[in-house]
Order: sequence, then structure tokens, then C-alpha cells
Amino acid sequence: MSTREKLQSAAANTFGWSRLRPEQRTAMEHLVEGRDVLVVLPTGAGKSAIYQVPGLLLPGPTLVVSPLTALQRDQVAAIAESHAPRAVAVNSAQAAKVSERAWDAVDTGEAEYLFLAPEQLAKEEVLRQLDEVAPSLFVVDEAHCVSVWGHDFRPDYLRLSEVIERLGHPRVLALTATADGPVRDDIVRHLGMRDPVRVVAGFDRPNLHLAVRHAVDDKGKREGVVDWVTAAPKPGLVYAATRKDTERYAEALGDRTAAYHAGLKASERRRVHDRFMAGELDVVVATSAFGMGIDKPDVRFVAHASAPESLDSYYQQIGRAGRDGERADAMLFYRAEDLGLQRFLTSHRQDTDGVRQVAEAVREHEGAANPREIGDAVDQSRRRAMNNLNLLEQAHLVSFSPHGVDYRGDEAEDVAPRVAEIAEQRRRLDRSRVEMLREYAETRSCRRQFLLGYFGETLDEPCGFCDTCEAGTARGHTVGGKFSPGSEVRHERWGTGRVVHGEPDRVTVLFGEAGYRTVKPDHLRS
DNA sequence: CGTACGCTATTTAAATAGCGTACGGTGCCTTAAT
Repeated sequence: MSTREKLQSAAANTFGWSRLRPEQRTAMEHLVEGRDVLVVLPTGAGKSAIYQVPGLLLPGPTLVVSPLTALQRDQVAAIAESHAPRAVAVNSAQAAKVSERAWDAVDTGEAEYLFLAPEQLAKEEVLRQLDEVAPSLFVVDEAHCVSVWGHDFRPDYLRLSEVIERLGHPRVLALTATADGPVRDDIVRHLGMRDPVRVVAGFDRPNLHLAVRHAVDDKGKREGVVDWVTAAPKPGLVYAATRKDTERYAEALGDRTAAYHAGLKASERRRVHDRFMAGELDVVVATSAFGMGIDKPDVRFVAHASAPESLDSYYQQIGRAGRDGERADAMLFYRAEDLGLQRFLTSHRQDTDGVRQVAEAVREHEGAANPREIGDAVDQSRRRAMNNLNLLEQAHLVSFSPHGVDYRGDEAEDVAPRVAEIAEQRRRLDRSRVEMLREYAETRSCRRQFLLGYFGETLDEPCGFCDTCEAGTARGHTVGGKFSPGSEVRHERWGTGRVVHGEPDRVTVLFGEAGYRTVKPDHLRS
């Protein structure tokens, strides 16, 4: 049997999938043949299948790095409903006994799939267990987390490449639904993927109606949101920027509405989630905490009471509407002032002293140090210490190996300036991504063309299903030719980049160093 | 960066303007105390 036939028959016999989509099949075949694969496919395209089926054909267990324990629980349950071998998870949300039995099941080969959060992989005991069971496939699910969370919130995401190397570099599969160019590159780099095959499919969701409402003052915007949501067909989601706002809006929207954010008790969060899924709530007003793993087909709208921090987040959040293919609305209530909060949230301040302290600890350690020992040696939270260590690595001042961390800079060098430069570059990119929301909100050209261009896709004609198309401003506002999305251009100051969106008097380009910039067409050469 | 909130000064002495300050999002894991 050919690889393809084996995959087809495993998919049919074990999971009951009689047909695989071309993208699924391509990704699976490359994996079985030993390649690393980056998959960017919309939700609902069957991303999980891409590791589930090859996992059956490859000798060792399949390790899946998954960001949330709640998600792990769902994934384990979903596999339990198929004829596939068992799936287990190891995390702190379950009893130690349960985790112990999970390891046993993987050890004996009774379980094929093992779900772990990246933090687990920072523990020596866990790594030793993994050495033992020798996974043949290393999957990073929701892989945009590597880039979006790894740089500050969950630093262990940036340490996965060492884990992969220590395990002898099994095949690496990175899966995500949303990733613009920089996020894709970040994933590949920080997972240390080797010459990965990139499987990227269409982003367009033609049944989503795209629109933006501009507001001049805060009060007017709030009233606009409440009025619009009240009149809209339900169920729907409202995204707000702060916890307090979710509660204010939920209060204003009445009985069949609930707030959702990470400050709620776990039991309350689960209750809101379950009631929304069961159709007992019309509207959930949430922070970005709500969403991963939500797959409710009949969500009729996703409204944003405030702009999120990137078009990636925006696209991911509106993607939760209209999964049934019926019309659904993506409405952004926009005030330029709202971008201020996002700028604040993405502007991680410099930690000069912290970085020096961590560098000092690495320098003083005899031989290669365990990152944990470094964390203990300095007077910083673990997260802060790990972030500083990550920055030092990106500045090439320390290097990681399976044995631990080594200092690479000059003995007497002050590490702070070089680290500051790395951090500054990151900040510039984050900030330019916030600015892309302004561009999206303020464009008079077709919003869908804009959004797709951001993900590197070209839509030849205005879509006819967004507010700018309906207002008649879209036509004539998008220029093609050398300013079509994806075209390579050169700018004297920013260097080379790829066009994201072209209008007659302004072209938005993604530059390697400077991030997203909107410039005059005369300043660009092809 | 913008907004909320609480205090003080001011003046239509009961309400308001102005100022300073605090705060803002996402989740693992660990460990101690009930």
C-alpha cells in the first residue's frame, strides 16, 4: 500500500472519515515521510485529523502540546469517541494519580496521544519520561501561541525547540487557524522546524458580513454597541477590552447575557460556557479569554466593543461566527482612542536590571545551567526570569543546549543594550500590528480584500458583502499590479517588504525589520 | 494611552471643575493553609 492508501484506510477505519481534504492529505503525507509541517487552516477544516491519522502509522506515541487544560480535556474526550487508541493528558488540573496512570498508559503503548501544556516540558522529570517513551510526532496545537504568548506571557513556549532537539527532533507539526506572516516565521524559528512544508489554505469566510462603525466619543460608542446588539439576531458574542467593560455591557444587555473573563471563578466560567453552548444564553460579553476551542455553529454575530491588539486576534475572534455557513455579522465598533489600551498592553517595559541579573547568574554558574536554577538564583518571578533568559538568547548572549544554558557574550560586556535592541524590535512589530487595526477600520476599500491581503491572500474583486462595498467606496480604492498583496517592494528607509494592501495614495507593506508600515506609492520600487 | 475615581478647591455653600493617581489581558504550575 502507498502512504496515501494507508492514510486513507486508517482515516476511514479508525475515525470513520471516508474522504480526506487535499490539505489534510498533503500535510499527512509529508509528515509520514518525515518532514516538518506548518499548517494554517481555518477552524472546521479538520486540523486535528492531521496528527491523529499519521500518529497511528508512526511507531512511537504522538505528543501534543496544547495551551489550555480545558482544551486538552475536550481533545482527549473527542478521541475517546473514535476507534483510535487512547488519548491521555498530564497536567496540574487533574489528580497526581491520574497523571501517573496516563504515563503508564503511554509507556505500555496502550495510549497513543499524550497532551501536555508547554510548562510541563520545562520539568526535568517530564523530559525524562518523554525520553523513555520516545514520541515519533511532536505536535504544537494552537501554534500561534508560540509567537503571541511566548514572548511575554508564557515564556515556556519559546523553549520548545530545545525539547524537540533533546527528543532527537521527531517530526514537528505546528497547527493553527490564524497566523500572519510574522507569526508564521516566529513559529518556524522558535520551534526550530527544519525546512518545513507550509500548508496554508484559503482564509475567506464569504458568509461573514464585515463592517465597522465609527464613534466619536466613548458614551456614543457604548450606546451604539448596546443598541446594535439588542437588535441583532442571536446568539452572538461581544468582545470587550477589559473585564470591567464585559460586566458593564452584560449588565446593560439584560437577562440572557453573561460576562466572561479570566477573573471569574473557574466554576462560573464553565457555567457561562456551558449555558452559551446549550443555547441558554443569547450573548456572552467576553475578553479575549473566551474562544479557544469554542465551536458553536449558529453564532450569528461577533461584535467588538473595542479593537483587539492585532488583525490576527480580530480574525480569529470573528471566525467564531457563522460556522454553519449561514450569514453572520462581524461588526467592529471603532474609536481611535481604543487603540491606546492595546498599545499599552503590548508595550512591555524594559527590565534592564532584571536582564543584567539573569545574565550574571548564567555567567556565574559552573558549567551549563538548568533554566530553573537560574530562575531560583535571581530575585524575580519565574515568568520574568524566563522572559529575560529568552531575550538574552535572542540577543545571542546565552545559548541553550540539551545540557542547559551557557553564557556566550564577552565577560565584561553589559548585556542591557543588546537586549534592549531586541526588545525594541519586538515592540515596533507589536505596535505596527496594532496600527493595522486602524488601517482596517479606516480604509474605504473593500474590507475583505484588506483582511485577506493581511494574510497574504489576493481577492481580485471587491467582495460586495462588506460595508465599504455597500457604500460604494470600495471600487476604485484598491490598486493591483505591483501593489497587489504579496508583491515584493523596496523602500529606501525600511528595506524590502511584501505588500499587504494597496490603495491609490497609500500602500501598506510588511517589512522584515520595521513591521507593518503604510507609505506613499512613490516611495516604493518593485 | 485613556478612563475612572477620589480628593480638594471653588463658588450659582450643593454642586462642579480640576488635579493626581491607579489601572488595564491572556494560563500554566506550585505550595500552603483550610
